[in-house]
Amino acid sequence: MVKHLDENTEAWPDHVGWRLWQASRAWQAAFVAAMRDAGHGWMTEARAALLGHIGRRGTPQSALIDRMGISKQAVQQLVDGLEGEEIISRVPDPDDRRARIVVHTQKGRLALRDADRIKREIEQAYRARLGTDRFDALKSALEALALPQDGKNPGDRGG
Amino acid sequence: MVKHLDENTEAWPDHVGWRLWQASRAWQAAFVAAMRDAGHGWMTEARAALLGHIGRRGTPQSALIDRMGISKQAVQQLVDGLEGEEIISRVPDPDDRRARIVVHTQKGRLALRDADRIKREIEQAYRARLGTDRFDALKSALEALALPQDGKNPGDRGG
DNA sequence: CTTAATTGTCAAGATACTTGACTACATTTA
DNA sequence: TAAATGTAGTCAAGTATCTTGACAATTAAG
Repeated sequence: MVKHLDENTEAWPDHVGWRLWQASRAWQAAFVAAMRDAGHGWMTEARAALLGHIGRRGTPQSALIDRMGISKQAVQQLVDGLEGEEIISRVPDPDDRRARIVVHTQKGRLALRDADRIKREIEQAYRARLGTDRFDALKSALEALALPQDGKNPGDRGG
Repeated sequence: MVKHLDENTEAWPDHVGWRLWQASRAWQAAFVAAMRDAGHGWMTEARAALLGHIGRRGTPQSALIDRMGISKQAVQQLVDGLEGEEIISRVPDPDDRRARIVVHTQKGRLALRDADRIKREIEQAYRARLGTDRFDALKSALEALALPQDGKNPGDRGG
């Protein structure tokens, strides 16, 4: 099946970017599959990321844009989708008639509770797989990478 | 600008999946930008990943599918695009009239050389940012995660 | 009041995947 | 050799997640 392997072994990419991509995709697949099994078939990783940024009292859409580092239109599309699934809802901001505040619905809070549990389970599986030391080192390194460097937000341009 | 931050601080997602996604996106953006500056505006991370899997003597498309962990149709689309850019070309396999072997063109080899240099530069920047120990730990952890677990290839189904 | 900035929407498009249906060729088996 | 099964690749269509550009409504600053 893999008869050409010998002559191509040298070609395997082994840089951090590729590994990050692989790991990110694997995590995503595991999470979405577990959520689907828990009855939340509408969940995707992008949606999970957005949901995690919404506070208890709700969060203005503009704040989500600032935090997520993607364009406001991307945020809007995610919010549109989640609103359609009745996971969140948009309420007017009493202090600013332009703004809309994104809040969890009851269904959204239930989903979020399951999501948190599942994330913890996946993290524990990873910890078991890597060993505590290596897992903690992974987390530490990823957190350091997440710190703003030149920090350009792609959404800051258009308007 | 971020006036609701206080009440939402608790909501920041801080799990490994989200960090992986962030880091993967950042790496990708840095790589593609550097390649564009080097005159390879057609480059994307997905294309880079595929190119890295092609050996010196070429590699059958089916082997690329096995290695990349994505569907054969996704591989085909990437190959189609790269063939259109004249980065690679498909030649018939003399031993199997079904198969096609994907080989680099001259233009492809030049691009790959720049890509390798840029990847090394980005890795060194990361190493400088994280410190050697933490960077090596990151690499080690990601490699461990890349090892097949249940190893289901999503492309193995359809056909 | 005028100008500039912020907030959000609508429309369109690019990228990177997916599943499903199909053809052509190769391999195994009866 | 003929039938069944498996493998390599293609074509078509759809989904998820981003992008840029153009715009309207509102607020803030001069």
